[in-house]
Amino acid sequence: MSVAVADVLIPLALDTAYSYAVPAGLDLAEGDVVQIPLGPRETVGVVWSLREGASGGNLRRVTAKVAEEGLRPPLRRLVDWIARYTLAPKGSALAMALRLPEEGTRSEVARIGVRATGAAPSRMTPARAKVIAVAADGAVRGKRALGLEAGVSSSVVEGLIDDRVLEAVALAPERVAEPPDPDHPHAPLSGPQREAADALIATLTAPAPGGTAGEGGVTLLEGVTGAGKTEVYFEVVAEAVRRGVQSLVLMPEIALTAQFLDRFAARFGARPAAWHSGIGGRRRERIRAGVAAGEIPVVVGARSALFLPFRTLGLVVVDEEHEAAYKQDDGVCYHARDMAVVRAKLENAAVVLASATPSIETRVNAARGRYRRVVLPERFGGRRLPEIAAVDMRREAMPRGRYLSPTLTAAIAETNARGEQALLFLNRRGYAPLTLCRACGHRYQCPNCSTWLVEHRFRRALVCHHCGHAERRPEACAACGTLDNLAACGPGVERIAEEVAATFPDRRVIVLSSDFPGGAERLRAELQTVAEGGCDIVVGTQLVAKGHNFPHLTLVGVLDADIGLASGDPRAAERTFQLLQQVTGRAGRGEKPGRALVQTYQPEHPVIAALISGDAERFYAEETAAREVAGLPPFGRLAALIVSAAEREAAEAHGRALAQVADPPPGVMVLGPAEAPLALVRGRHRFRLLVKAEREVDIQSYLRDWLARGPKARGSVRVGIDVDPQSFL
DNA sequence: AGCACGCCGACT
DNA sequence: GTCGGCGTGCTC
Repeated sequence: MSVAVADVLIPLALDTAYSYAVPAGLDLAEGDVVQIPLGPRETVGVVWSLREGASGGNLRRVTAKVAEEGLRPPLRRLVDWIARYTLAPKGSALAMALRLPEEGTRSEVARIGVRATGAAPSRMTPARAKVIAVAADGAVRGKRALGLEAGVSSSVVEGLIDDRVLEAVALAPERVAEPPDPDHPHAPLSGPQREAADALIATLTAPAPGGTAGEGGVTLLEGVTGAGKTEVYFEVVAEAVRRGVQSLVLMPEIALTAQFLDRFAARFGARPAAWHSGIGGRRRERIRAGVAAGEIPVVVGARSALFLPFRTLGLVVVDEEHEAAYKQDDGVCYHARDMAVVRAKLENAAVVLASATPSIETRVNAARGRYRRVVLPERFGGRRLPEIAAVDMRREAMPRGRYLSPTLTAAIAETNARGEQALLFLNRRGYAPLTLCRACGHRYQCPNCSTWLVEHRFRRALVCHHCGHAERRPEACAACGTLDNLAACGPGVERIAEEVAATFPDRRVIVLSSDFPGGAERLRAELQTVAEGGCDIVVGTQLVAKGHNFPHLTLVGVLDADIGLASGDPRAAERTFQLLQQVTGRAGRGEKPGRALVQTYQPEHPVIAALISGDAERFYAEETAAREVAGLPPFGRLAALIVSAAEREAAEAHGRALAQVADPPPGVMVLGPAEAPLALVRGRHRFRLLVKAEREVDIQSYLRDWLARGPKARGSVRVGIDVDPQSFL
């Protein structure tokens, strides 16, 4: 006697599928969503495999099949792949793709529509006449919509339904997205844009009608800020729509704004389905269902959109490919850009990675021929890139406690005199990054972290930017009690704003940073004000580096280009270069040409030199070479795994490939496929490690440090995700 | 995830 | 003495 057995993967932190007996008469297929008993409760899972088991045994039985479409094979393979690659339990990876119907997803409240029957009402009133006049065309309208259109309350409509003048009909569920029209009238592309779009279209794997199919793969679309990359990939999306395959456009959550959706609507005549953390409940389910049914041709979404159940995914665009926001580092750690590449490969879809400042790893992949590369070398509409010049701070006469050089001050004055805006960029929130007592030298430090407390003068507080700890700015020194003798050391944006106000008392100044008082709503209004030219000088942090377009902005002043260059992060140079290139690139995107002045104490530093000369190619080549010299791979490939012999056996039982390095911390092993992220096993505990640095030596010292503090002190730790997935495909 | 079991500190 | 904190293990 044999019996049908389903191995069901449950969306919990479980690494193996559980076996259930399939009751006779229940027709199951792999990928089906099923309800199953688990301990004392019922839950859902996905049939991962089906097999014949020996003699009934004592397996519990599958309760029922859930009336939802099953997971298609590519998505199941993605789940397996991600679990293996990130060392997350398979069930956790599945949870990302399954996102259970939220609580209270009342089985789709059927919307009711009404239509005129042609019958005459038993009584006529002015309100009824209005409704009947509107409904006379015989079209189906929503109850509410009909009342609204006729300018009467819905009770009139109800009355007419009772009177058989209107009949109720079931209405198709509300659309979450209007169908995009690939041929909606739009501004033509420039010559270089057209060429780039054609090159990308040639990679689409879905064949053109009567034409040939491309071979897919990954293409880097690189273009300076303002080159019009978005229009280019919109064109590729349009072609995918024409060919009847679905497209996914991934963006960092913050870039997924109404402004962007409007841009999409301007090109396609309809807003796309938008998927991000703010989309909840019913809408979420609709989008899932629409995507699964193939009715939604284009989704624009943040990270998690990667796990939507596309039916025929033909194109994935990853906008702002270099953005760190693509890294998920809680739960299952992954890099959405890399997982997009993996998913596309599994779905045989083409990938476009778009960026003005591509990450090193993507450049390396392009240079090695693993990715294709398409470049838009110039700004759209003949606009020039801003001229960038260094301000050598060693030669500027700087009064104490001042941060605007005479050169920059003069440039601001000229710019404003022409009626144009200036942006002063300093990537430091608050008033001063360090506060100390003049009498005793006491430095205010965070009680939780090892960081200095940052003075926020506006809030009259000392704040830790690491953990959020805040305390009132003291009147007397906490250590020696001296009154009113605190010194603010170094500048933050608030202090710069103060200096600007003193130097240019008649100018309108706006300070923009993520802790903007009044929250996101007011911040948006403020950005709008800047865009409309309602201020003369903007002082901002990294927040102003991207997003909103400021057409009146013609001068960007970088107050301290050296911030960030000295940090121990192996990506420091790359990050700083990208940030400065973005910020300076904000100048001159409107009618008038722009320029940027970069205050620095080390104008010969490769990052600064590359920024000034505009020679990004050289910088990246040097940076890649420098990493090789330092023993750092061009991207975060972990070269070795730490293993303790005592645990090796158990690890191998898990089927993990292991390698050993010298001098492992005692009692510790790290396991995972060679070169993949690491999971730390200590005793019976399993931890994941976040290792920012990408060198073996750093991982080891980090491990030791972490172990010294112990799991109690530290909670859980995770391994980085800067690993190249291509080597595992 | 939920739930049970067990071990330690701090209280009516 | 107990109550309950969470650390740990288990669910086919």
